[in-house]
Amino acid sequence: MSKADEAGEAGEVLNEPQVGIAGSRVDHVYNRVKEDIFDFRLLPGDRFTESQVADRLKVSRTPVREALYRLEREGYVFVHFRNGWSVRPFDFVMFENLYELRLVLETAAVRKVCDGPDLARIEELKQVWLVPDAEHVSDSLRAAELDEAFHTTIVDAADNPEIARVHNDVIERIRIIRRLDFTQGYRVERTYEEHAKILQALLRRRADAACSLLKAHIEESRAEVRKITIHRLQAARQS
Amino acid sequence: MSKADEAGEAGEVLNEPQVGIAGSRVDHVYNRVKEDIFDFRLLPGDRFTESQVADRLKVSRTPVREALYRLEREGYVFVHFRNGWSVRPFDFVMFENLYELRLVLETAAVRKVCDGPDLARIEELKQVWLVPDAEHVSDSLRAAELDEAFHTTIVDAADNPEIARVHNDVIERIRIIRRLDFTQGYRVERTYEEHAKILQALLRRRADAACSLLKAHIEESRAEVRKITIHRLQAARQS
DNA sequence: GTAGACAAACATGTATGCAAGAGGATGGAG
DNA sequence: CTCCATCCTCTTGCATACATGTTTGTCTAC
Repeated sequence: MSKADEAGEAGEVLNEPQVGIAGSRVDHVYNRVKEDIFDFRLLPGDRFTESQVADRLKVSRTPVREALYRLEREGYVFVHFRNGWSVRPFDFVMFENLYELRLVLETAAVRKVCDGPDLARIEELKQVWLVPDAEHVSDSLRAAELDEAFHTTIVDAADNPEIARVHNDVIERIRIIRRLDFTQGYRVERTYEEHAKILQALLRRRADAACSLLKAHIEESRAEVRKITIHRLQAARQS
Repeated sequence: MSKADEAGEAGEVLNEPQVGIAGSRVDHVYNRVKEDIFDFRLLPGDRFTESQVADRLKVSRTPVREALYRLEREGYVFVHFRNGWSVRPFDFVMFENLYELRLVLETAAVRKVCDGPDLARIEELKQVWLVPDAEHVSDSLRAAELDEAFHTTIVDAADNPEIARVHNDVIERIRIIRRLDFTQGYRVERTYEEHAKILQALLRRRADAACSLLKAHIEESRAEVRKITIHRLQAARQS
């Protein structure tokens, strides 16, 4: 997250704690490696060692190991017993399954929200999604954030932190391909339309309608993402 | 050769590897601490240090740290910055939420199985659950395992490893209170009846009926477990 | 040229040493 | 007695040293 501190002092011999305000070294390594995976600096299937990461990030192997085991638990890398690490290969079946899980969670949330008494947290979404086309966000990265926020807000409104946590993990894991969709900008306008329809169904407490729309929305997004991912991955392999 | 010779000749008892056949020390520590939590040798809210665990299990702090951070990610313990560790306090709201999440996942699995073409993996359940009362398992721990297997098998039959993994995590996290239910033996017979009914609905592909039965089954189990847990926890606190 | 033995390089797993910070104990001032 | 500053202990965070096992390249026998 903090790219500034890498350019700092270089040459202390012994321990250089100096951590100060920044987060722990483990967090730093975790974020950096994750970014490397998401930005395709580490390609699916690539092998690497703890020492390589430690040298590059100027820390010892100890925090590197903790960060890598965390990433392993989250499904981003594999550890090979006494034989290095590797980035988890792209597994489209896994992404299909994650999309299905996501749909299950969001559908459950929609039904719970429609049955529940409080639409207050849903009302806030109107300010973003029920507006004229002219006011749509043009920055595609910002649009991707808004898209995630839409789905996350619905799940949060269902008022179950455990479901929200799992949903967050799923969203995070498919972000590696979702971001490609939005950086291309293909589906930004469609997303606005579909979200608006879902929102209207939600506000009218039409659970069945909202679920059907949600399902179609996620299915289309998934199909689009898959196409783009294959294309992008080939490009990354060639360079 | 050089380093080994020097260390050996000096005769100090430095490292004592001796790991032999057993798994890694991290796994060992992980399992032991988790058992301590599940068996209430470590009570919710108890504080402890890495050194205490390391001394007791005769290992160094390094594998202890990795095991504890793993338990922390899984939600069993808290780490207090430079100030020790503690067992996560009992949070009944969290358990309610986990039961709800579990119901969402299992319901989705039931619907997918009913819609799908393959009931083969469900058929196997008949051998356990559609038998006369006389043949029911009397060992309560074994009964608890069978109960978990019933639910897990249904989710597995839905053929989505990501959903299965999350479901597994949820089952594991609520096992700490579920086991109390079965060791008391209160609900063993009821469980047989309810599972048999759910199974029959499943085999007839009556998704709605199966889901209602499943919901009632889980709700009853949850309510019973909650009562017993409070009671048991008070007993553990007094001793 | 090929197969097998063997050793060196290298990877992770584990133990240990050191530094910084959190929190309680202590002691003096009011 | 109470309050506050200070110190000291204890605990984690990180770096480093060492042990063990895997891979790989080479040398030799055939």
